[in-house]
Amino acid sequence: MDKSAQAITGTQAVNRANALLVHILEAERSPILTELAIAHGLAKSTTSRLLGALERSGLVQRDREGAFQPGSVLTKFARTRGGEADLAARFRPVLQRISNSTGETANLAIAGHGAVDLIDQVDGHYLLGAKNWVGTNVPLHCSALGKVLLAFGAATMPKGRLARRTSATITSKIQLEDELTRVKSKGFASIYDELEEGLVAIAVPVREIDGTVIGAISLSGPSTRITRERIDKLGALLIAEIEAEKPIRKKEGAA
Amino acid sequence: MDKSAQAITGTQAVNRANALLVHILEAERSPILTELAIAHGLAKSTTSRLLGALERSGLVQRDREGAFQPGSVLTKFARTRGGEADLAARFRPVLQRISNSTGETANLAIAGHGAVDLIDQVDGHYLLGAKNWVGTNVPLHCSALGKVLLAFGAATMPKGRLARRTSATITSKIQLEDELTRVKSKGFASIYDELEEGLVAIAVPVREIDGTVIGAISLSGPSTRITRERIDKLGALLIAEIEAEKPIRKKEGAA
DNA sequence: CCGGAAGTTCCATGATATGGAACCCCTGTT
DNA sequence: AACAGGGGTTCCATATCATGGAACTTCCGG
Repeated sequence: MDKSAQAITGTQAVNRANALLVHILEAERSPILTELAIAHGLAKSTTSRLLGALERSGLVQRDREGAFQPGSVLTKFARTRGGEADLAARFRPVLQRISNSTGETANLAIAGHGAVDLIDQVDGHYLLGAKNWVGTNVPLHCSALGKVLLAFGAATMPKGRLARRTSATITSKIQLEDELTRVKSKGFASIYDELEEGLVAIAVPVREIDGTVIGAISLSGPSTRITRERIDKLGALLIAEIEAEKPIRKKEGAA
Repeated sequence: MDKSAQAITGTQAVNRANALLVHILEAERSPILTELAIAHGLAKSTTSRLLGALERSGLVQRDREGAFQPGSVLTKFARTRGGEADLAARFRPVLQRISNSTGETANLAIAGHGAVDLIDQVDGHYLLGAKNWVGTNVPLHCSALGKVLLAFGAATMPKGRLARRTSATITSKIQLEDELTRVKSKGFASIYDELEEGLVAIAVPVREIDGTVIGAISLSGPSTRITRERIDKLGALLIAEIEAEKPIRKKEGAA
């Protein structure tokens, strides 16, 4: 098969092996050899050899039926460095800085099962507002974190009705979509009384190097301190803090 | 003929690329190209090409200094399928079956930071004993789960003294080593009054396909119900239940 | 402005991956 | 029991593809 794109040469075998590996990593069901061979247009013999190599390095393994799944090297990596704990560790300093410079509570969250999953928190120095949310589940549609996760595609629109938590809660999906569009264009989300009377929160996305949004960081406090006029400035502050943390940038190469 | 060590031909490039990938996954610090080239005895040009291929498939990426780290495909895998949540989902049915057939509480745990990390629980149908342990940290040396994790190398021997929780707690490391040897030979661990007076627990290892122990599953209840004579039988039951949890494959219509 | 270290691209060369065919399982069918 | 058939591995001649030295580019630090 000839590729119209400038087929980078000198790595055919590696490219194929990588494609197989990615396939196995992303597949719902563990694929078997023949399946992979057909999907990638490879000879069975070639596929067998490549998979054998991947298996020898521990990148893939076979279940007892011979189907391929991620190997021990990868599952170990996932358990020890890829997971939530790692994310929390990486963004602890950001939460800390946000909390320090504003005095309010900062949270880190990821998309949970139809809800926001709080995984870390740094309390502010005020007494009011110091509830610990970690471990609790917050609705997607009426939290700043949830709006960010929804707006940037890290969470999917909840099924069913949107629960009314206060008179300010957005309960119409149309309106919510509008709100998400605003969130996307501004780069941050906020809630004002929408989750609880008197509670204000502002959240910004946490991105992977490739730009994928994988979580969100929020700042929250009482509306007596966080007035509507401050929201934009605080949103900008959050964005700046996250930018500052990003130690990594994708190399700009040819498309 | 025996070609055990290497000598498997036809995959040189793939082997090298895999080795680089594994290196990057397991390295503490993100290695740079030259480092990798030297470590693997490869020409810079070759290394550059191989890493380029890995990068193109999203298996590795570079930070702003050009050092290599796991790519988005892998971090995404780690977040969505490699972590605790996945483990809990996979073994939920086992806990359920154990709980159903015995009426007692079943738990799933992994090795935490110097302690046992409870990540899932299914309560039994008795009223006595239904405390929810999820999220709490239990000592390694005086829990059945901890003994399993220690015995099978999923956790490392705690530093410092072994806290005495009851008069039955093993507080000598020598005695604990003996106990771990027994655990390994029997295939399961148990505690009787060692963590709390009247509390009995039995635990078995949860294994990766390659045999690595990554967690443990336990059954626990009061000594009034779980008598010493029943322990061996319950241990065997737990082992059988885990064994039964083999991978299942279903076919689906192609395309 | 220079020296040096890190990284990428180029290219002739032959070592190395390729895929068809043969072969070896299993499992279900007659 | 013999057979058909699907899945997987091994073998091997072939030429494609990976290889590494050298040349070239940045990017620092002095």
